[in-house]
Amino acid sequence: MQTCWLVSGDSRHEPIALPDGTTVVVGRCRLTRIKDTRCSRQQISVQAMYSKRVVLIKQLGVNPTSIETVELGHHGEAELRPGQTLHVVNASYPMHVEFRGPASPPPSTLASASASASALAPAPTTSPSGRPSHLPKRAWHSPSGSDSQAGSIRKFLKFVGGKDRAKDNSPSVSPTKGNAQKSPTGQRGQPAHWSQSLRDAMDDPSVQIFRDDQVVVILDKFPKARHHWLVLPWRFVANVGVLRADHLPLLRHMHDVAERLSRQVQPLGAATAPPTFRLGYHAIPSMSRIHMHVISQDFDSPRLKTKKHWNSFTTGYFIDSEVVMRMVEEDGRVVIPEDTAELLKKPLQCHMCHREISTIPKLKEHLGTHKL
DNA sequence: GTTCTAGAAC
DNA sequence: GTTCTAGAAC
Repeated sequence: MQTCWLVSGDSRHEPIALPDGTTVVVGRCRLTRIKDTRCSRQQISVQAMYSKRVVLIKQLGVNPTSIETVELGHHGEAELRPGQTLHVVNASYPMHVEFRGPASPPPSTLASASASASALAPAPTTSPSGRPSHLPKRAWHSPSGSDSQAGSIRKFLKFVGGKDRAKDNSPSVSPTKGNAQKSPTGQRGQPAHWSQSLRDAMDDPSVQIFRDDQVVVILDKFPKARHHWLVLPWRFVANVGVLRADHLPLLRHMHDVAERLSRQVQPLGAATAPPTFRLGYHAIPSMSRIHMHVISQDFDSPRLKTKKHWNSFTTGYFIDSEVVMRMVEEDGRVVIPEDTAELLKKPLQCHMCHREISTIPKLKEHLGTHKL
């Protein structure tokens, strides 16, 4: 399948998906992570034309957008080609366009489902492979001016049986509309508590990387590693504590989907190994309804800030999916030890070499030495 | 879950 | 003085 991506020249943001013929509006928004007020929230519109392998850029904002050194002018348009540098505003925020892969139909329903994830997972700029590796955005809600982006990502999703289930979500809702109606208030018109927000996120197509009739996989809103996703079943299951034997088929399916998706992630560069992942559950989760974390073990993320974050993924607080399944299989349930909450307060320890490290910044520096 | 910030640690 | 953490508030 051919894909097109708007890639940051300074690694400011993750690649932005540009579906064929679809206008995507970006500027000072979460997609680009540009906070500079000289940049309009809707600075440029971007439209990829796959047949010509060019991207049409239109300057919507007042301050200058340029391709190479040529300014487009207010409401001016120009074509951006692979190899050229686009500066979003005032000769800053370089981006370029990457077309990847020839069009190829998915070989099976399973592969089709996986293809949807890979379509949303482009390689970073450093990858010469041109194959998927990074994910496009982390917002739970469409940023300003990016409705077309949400729609375009929906188009990228091909679902089992070839049906666009993003528009016809049999287990729950019509995604975009559903969000508008539910957020930010709950059923009784009261503000929804933060711990309930996963339910809304499940229906947000802009963060979905996979869905089928049993589960949906979404980008974690505050990723603690380069790749951090949540696998959520449509069927309501409160937490690991309520799991019983009849949940086993679902748990296995969640595990299988997570494994399949994580295997598709490509290495950062040609010389590096593909990322390793852990699949598992927080013993005492903050967020309502069961969710499996799928997290790459680089822990390279500005969102990883506290001892609690670290220990929740590197101590017994994080229970591997396989362990959960085995406990349910053998003991009929998952038993959480009484002192589990205390694990979050443990001294910081490198998950690779087990060295104790005094502060989070030093830990992050140390992680760099492991070349994860 | 995050953000904010007082005060501890350096 | 600055950095960093932990707990309150949301």
